[in-house]
Amino acid sequence: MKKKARAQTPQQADKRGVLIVDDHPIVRQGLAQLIDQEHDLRVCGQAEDAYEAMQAIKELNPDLAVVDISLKDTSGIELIKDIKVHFPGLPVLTLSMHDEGVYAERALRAGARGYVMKQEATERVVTAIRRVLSGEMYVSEGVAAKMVSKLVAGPAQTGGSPVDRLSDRELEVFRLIGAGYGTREMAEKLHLSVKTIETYRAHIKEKLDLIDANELLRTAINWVNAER
Amino acid sequence: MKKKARAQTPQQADKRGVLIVDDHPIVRQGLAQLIDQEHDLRVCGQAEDAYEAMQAIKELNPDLAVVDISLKDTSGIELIKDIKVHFPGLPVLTLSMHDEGVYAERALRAGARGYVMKQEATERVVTAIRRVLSGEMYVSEGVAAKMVSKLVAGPAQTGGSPVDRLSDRELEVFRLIGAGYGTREMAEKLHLSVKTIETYRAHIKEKLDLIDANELLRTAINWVNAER
DNA sequence: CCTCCCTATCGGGAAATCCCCTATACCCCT
DNA sequence: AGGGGTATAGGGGATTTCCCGATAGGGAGG
Repeated sequence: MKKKARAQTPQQADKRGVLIVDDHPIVRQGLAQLIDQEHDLRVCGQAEDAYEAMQAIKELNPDLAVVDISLKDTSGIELIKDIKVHFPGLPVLTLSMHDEGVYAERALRAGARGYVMKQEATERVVTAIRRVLSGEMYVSEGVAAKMVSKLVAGPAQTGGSPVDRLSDRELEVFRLIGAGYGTREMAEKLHLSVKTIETYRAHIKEKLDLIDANELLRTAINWVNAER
Repeated sequence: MKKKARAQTPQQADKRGVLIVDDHPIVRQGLAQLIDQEHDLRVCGQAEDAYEAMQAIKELNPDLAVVDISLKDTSGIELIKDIKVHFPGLPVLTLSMHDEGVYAERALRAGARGYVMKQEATERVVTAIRRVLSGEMYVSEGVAAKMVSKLVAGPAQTGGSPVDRLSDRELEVFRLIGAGYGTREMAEKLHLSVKTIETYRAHIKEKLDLIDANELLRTAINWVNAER
């Protein structure tokens, strides 16, 4: 039915071609106009899902892909990984409506060279595109700050899961937190002082670089849900 | 600093003026172009939050407002209610990225005369705008189907999810909890007292039959993850 | 119209938790 | 012998939770 993944404009060697991947037609439209009105850029194609995106890359050979994180089927992250495998030379700029650092981190780890949010001013987006095209990186300020502090905090980050750094006791508490236990409940269950549990919680937050009890709980829940 | 809520183009009596309310510049851009290229429509202003929106309505007197549900501060639902109170004659078309019926229902109950998703084709959006402008209603097909089936099933056993029993405000808070916001943060974001947020939390716990803050957070996280 | 219930909004105050610092007592390792 | 990580725990102030209202507006029902 759909005939989206195709060229927008005839070849123009003096402009860099951008492929837009987003499942919201309105966003595509906005981005397209934004890009096309620049003198050195042009939208060479659009795609609304991962499959179309891969097709479009193959056919249109863009200089850059702007990828929304939340697509319909395959998540944008998967698409980015795929692109990195099959077209390692193609730089990817991630577009997202989430301001949470989690997505930015994953996107960059997956191989994206930039991360901007839809909340940001349009000029920022164009700036980001240019940066990434010129081989640099671009990350939104707020997100960048979060990530930097994380990197500074944990220099010994080897690819392995940071949960591995927890001691046995700490891991046990971490699991219980994720399972919904409160501090006092854990103390009773483990026959420990509430204070001890609090210390464990503090250690866990430190090792996993979590800022408050809230994030600790969220992380624990996600961990438990993802098992292992 | 901001100078967003202002007229786009000089008065043109033969075109109907549309006000765009969305906190994503890119989306605004896309929508604006979409609307402006129609012969009988024009974008008379843009706003990125509820306050700007109300100002813009007052000053620009649009024929229609297109409102995104998820804004920065006050949710779109609140804005719609406000509009209905202060400008009862102004029709509102709701724009959303959620395909779940929960929001559609609430938006319409709040006074919106239409509901379209960002995933939809751009022509649909234009169609929706025209319909609403001409006094009719417009609801996306899928959403309409869900709502109809709900009506058919009868209000007796709408036990789909107890989340439906939450008030708009409560649901908003519930979402934020699931997104990782703390009480204090929510209070700031929504411009409410911490005490008010606490009350909402209490009501949510009551309605959803949750025992403590812990379980509330877990439930909210799961719900938000399942929503998307 | 009056009453009852729901919703939205806030406050007081006690109890529970969180958070930062400190402390002891093991181990293990060098 | 000393350093580092782990298990355990307390002190004390800062926040949050939780249970009590309380006010004001809007509908539903009588």
